[in-house]
Amino acid sequence: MESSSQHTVPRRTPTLEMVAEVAGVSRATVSRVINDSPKVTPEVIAVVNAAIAELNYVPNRAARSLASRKTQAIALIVPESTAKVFADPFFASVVQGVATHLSSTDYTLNLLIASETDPDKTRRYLLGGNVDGALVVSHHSGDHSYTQLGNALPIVFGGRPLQADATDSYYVDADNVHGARIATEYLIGRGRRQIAAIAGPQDMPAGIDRLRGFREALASAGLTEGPVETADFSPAGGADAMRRLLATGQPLDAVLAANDQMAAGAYGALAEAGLRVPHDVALIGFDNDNFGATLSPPLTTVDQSPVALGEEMARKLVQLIAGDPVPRATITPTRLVERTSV
Amino acid sequence: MESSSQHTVPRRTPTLEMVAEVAGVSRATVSRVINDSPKVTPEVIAVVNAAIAELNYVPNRAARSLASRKTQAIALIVPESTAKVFADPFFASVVQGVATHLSSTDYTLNLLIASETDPDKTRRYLLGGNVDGALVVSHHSGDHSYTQLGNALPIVFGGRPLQADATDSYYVDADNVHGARIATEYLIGRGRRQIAAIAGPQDMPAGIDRLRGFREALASAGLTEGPVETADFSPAGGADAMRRLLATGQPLDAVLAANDQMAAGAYGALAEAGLRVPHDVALIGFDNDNFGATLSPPLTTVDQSPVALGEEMARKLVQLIAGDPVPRATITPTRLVERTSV
DNA sequence: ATGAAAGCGCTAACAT
DNA sequence: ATGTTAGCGCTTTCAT
Repeated sequence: MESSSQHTVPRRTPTLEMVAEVAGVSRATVSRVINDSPKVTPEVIAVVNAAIAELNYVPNRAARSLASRKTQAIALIVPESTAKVFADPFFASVVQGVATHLSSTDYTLNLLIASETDPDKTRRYLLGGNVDGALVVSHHSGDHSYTQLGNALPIVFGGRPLQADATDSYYVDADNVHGARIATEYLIGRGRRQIAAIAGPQDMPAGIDRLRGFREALASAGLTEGPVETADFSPAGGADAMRRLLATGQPLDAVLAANDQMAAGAYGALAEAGLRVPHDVALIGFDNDNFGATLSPPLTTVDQSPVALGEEMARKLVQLIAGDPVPRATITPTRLVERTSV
Repeated sequence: MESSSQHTVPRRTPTLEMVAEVAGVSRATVSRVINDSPKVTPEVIAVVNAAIAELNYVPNRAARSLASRKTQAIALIVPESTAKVFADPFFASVVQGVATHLSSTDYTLNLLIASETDPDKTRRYLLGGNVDGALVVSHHSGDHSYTQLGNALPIVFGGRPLQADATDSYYVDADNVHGARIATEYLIGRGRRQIAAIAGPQDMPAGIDRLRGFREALASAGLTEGPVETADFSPAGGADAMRRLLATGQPLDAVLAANDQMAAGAYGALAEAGLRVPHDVALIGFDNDNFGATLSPPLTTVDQSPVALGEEMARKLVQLIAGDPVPRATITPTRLVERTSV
């Protein structure tokens, strides 16, 4: 391209050295100003900043990383299988929370789809000094297979670990037990007494914890629990589970679904059976997915604020990198969203 | 499984120099092997690779960038306002597409939420040599305010530009005109003759193009178009528009909504009016959002495959960076998803 | 085909 | 408080 050499300056991006020259100070001083070193005179700071502004100088990240051995970058790892359900608002929101928090810091966010066929690629990326820390989110699954890397660099997980042997990892999780508990209590408060549940997979923390909250609420109220069927968090699975619930023949005036997708499936199964929501059966979901409001009747559900979860994860990681003391676990609140399915 | 060594060495991450030593060659040669230089003997390549494997060597990105003046990173910019609707599956899918394609390359993805209060931050980031190129996505809006930066570094936009003066930017867009056209033709094919539309904002390319497709189909069929109301792509807006459509008093047996969210709103308004879908009024949406299948009846809609759009954007940018000739515009296909609302 | 050596732009001791 | 001086780990002419 470039037919060069006519005239004109190569117009290279300005370097720290050029700033030093314009400001009439040494490069070290410029560096100090850039990094907010406490020991620089206000006057000098002003002069340097003026030079920076004049030249429109922006520090070169690569050079900085190389010299300081810090990247100012963090990785957000999304396992491939969950990426397929990236359309899942949960994920998108977590990512949003992470990105939002990070934009208030000097960290850069590197989004990584972890290939499951070549897990080493991710591993090498993380160990290759590309980032100062990592965030791992895997929907509902509690997969902490990156735990071992926690010794090599700071890692914060989204969702509590499933295995007990992974308890030394840092994580942020929504208060699933509490959410299921208040949802169930709400049902009870509205006079429902024969409460069934469509539980999530019992090998995932979210599935386990939500069922637990359900049971705790019932126990506290002295109620015997209705039938429980587990499904896979999908609409189709929820519909099936609902049919099985009905097929048990046990009376039932309310159902707690472990997520909104399954609740959506339950609507269909209930309609098939000629049952009306909430008149015959009250229904309550979990996650506060966007579409819940478009169902009819609009779905009452539990909000777990994934954006907050993402922000919390990012905040925690930044602290960890800074070497600040940080608790292993952080639990974000869940709250009931009242609509009209109950 | 390497337990901590009895003797020596702080176990630093291996450098290229160490690889050179182990392989018994110069650093330059190792570098050549790493970068697939054509002029290295197969034997030497083998020896070097063995050393790399033995040491578990991973090149340092910062050093590489600094020396080569390439970052191997690309930025994905999401304007803040749209980030608020990040839960919008459209976005999440585009991001997924981008990330997926990039994971098959050596590029790293830097996700950036562009603060609208401080647009300079993003600008400086892009100009600061942090990335080799950028992707800009702004839902439905056609905002190409970063166009000017296109001269400083390669940029690919999601969605066609709204202003004619931005025609020199590179972009990928879904074939909205075609999508609306086939949806309308489908309605016609099913015997509908009084077809109305809930159009999107007429200051957004997606809104404009979809209405255009609708009109083209009607004109081709020699049908006069039913009433058209525009709304803001939201469910509430869609519901309102539907009410206005009904209030016109004009007969109408089908409605094309410019997106699924508005279609969802229309369901409610139709139900209020005692009209049944699809018996009285056929309804068709656009976007193929996840929740469409959970509506009852399930919504027939147009799929625009945002994942493909994201992949296409990434592919295009990578080519642009490589200096390959690339067409300004790339249009991704749209297709009808038949369900039962028609 | 391979090696030697000079940086890339910055930070971090160490001086002063 | 500011300047000097080495590198950080890699790529890239230029020799050979």
